[in-house]
Amino acid sequence: MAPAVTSLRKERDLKAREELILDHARRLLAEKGFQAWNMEQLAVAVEYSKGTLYQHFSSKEDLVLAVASRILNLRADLFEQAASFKGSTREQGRAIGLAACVFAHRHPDFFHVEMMLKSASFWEKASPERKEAHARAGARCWRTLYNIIVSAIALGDMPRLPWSAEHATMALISITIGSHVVGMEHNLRVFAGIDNPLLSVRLNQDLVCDGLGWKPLLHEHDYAATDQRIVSEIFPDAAAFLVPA
Amino acid sequence: MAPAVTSLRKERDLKAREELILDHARRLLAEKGFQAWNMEQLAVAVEYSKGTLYQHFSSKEDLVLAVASRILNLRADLFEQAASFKGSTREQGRAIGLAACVFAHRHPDFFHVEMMLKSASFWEKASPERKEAHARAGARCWRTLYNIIVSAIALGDMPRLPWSAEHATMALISITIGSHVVGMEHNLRVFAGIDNPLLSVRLNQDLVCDGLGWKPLLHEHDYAATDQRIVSEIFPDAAAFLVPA
DNA sequence: TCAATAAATTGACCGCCAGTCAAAACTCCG
DNA sequence: CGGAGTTTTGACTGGCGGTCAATTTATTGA
Repeated sequence: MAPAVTSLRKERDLKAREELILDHARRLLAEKGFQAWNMEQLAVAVEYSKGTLYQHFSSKEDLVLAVASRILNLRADLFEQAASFKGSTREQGRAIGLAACVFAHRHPDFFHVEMMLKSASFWEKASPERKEAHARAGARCWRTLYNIIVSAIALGDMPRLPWSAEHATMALISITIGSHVVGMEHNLRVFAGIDNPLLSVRLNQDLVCDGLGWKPLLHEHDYAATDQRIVSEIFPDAAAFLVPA
Repeated sequence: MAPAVTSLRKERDLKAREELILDHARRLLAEKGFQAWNMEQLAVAVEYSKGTLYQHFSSKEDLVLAVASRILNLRADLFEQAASFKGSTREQGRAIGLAACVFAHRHPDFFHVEMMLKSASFWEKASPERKEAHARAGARCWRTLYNIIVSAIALGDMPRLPWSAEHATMALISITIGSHVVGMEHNLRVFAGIDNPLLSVRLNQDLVCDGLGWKPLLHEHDYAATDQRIVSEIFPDAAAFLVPA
């Protein structure tokens, strides 16, 4: 039986190695997608053997899911920063919408991974712990938005009916995800003459917010000014691609 | 050189065999997804050898893409039927929204395939002809909606600004796809207390249509009655799950 | 300091599968 | 019937995810 002090150090080392693996896996995912690399290559990259990788992750899918959860938590971080914006509830919602776009811009590769998670036999090959971790990371994102919408209803900024706060949350999530998916489609981009897909994501968010009757409506407030404030206060590095000149 | 009459029969036979393969592949996809079957099994099912399969399709991905395009054309058929509905432009748009749900109900398995197409390295393994066929099938769908929206603007049912007809089309496609994606997520369904995901797809479509100012707005018309008509005239077999009792 | 024991690491190996191709089977004409 | 041309076949290959017996490294106790 090892002394407690030693086993603590080991645990730390193990954790560090896991981070190292995740870092390299993320890089490979970003550079090559899912298929175009294998566990042997990853093992060489991190300078451990394949067997050691499998002490951390039960399968390639499990590993990729862990990477996805990690990035998803970064998104949740952005959302929570955005929610701290001082302003009307709709402005706070707008800040989150903007955060979604900042995230998409910072992690352009992540979207493909997320689509994979929605399709393949990923989930049956992943370990229960990582599935739960991913669910928690996802929940962090939509909880943040949900809380703002609950406030909006409480303050009378959004009518309670005919949609519940939960439904309103899902509608905004849906339009954001849907716009991202559609924005990936080359033919549709050409058809609609879209140069910057993220701008159309935000237009669609406006559409749904107005549809929900979230006050002040688009034409009742100078949201360009709000955008300036959000960007300068929360995402100072993201000005160029989000706020048209 | 074979006589023309003979080669015609051969061509017909070849086409028939391709249909046979596609039918079985569709069944396997629906039953098992993408990973859980292999080309050998498919070969046994259609009673031809693996090599023969590869005379029709350049890869497993190519085959699956062909299946996807086939089903996508069925969706386009539904859309075109829906567009023939006699009524206001918004009612026609609603018919298409309903068609999207009828399709989702008839082909519940297809959504996973479609998600795969958006993610993986499918496209680089598929043949150019099939890629183009798929693009055409997709275009059939959104062209149908687009035409209605153009009419709506021309007739004054929808304001021309601040969104173009192309943008309005994309917004409706986005909310529909996004709602489907979100509806697949178990945690979110529980969170929002959703029992029938297709109903929330349609609610979200209403939201966007209202957001677009597509008249008559939701509260200005008895759309429950419209739904009854659409269902009875165009989708008589789809009453139960689409129109709440 | 040095075994003896326990734990961690490794990479050869396995099974599976997409995709290939030389040989076999079949078709079609003279 | 013969043989040239065409189609079909399934054994085979290469590559990869995943395993586990053997080896290396770390720890303990004397």
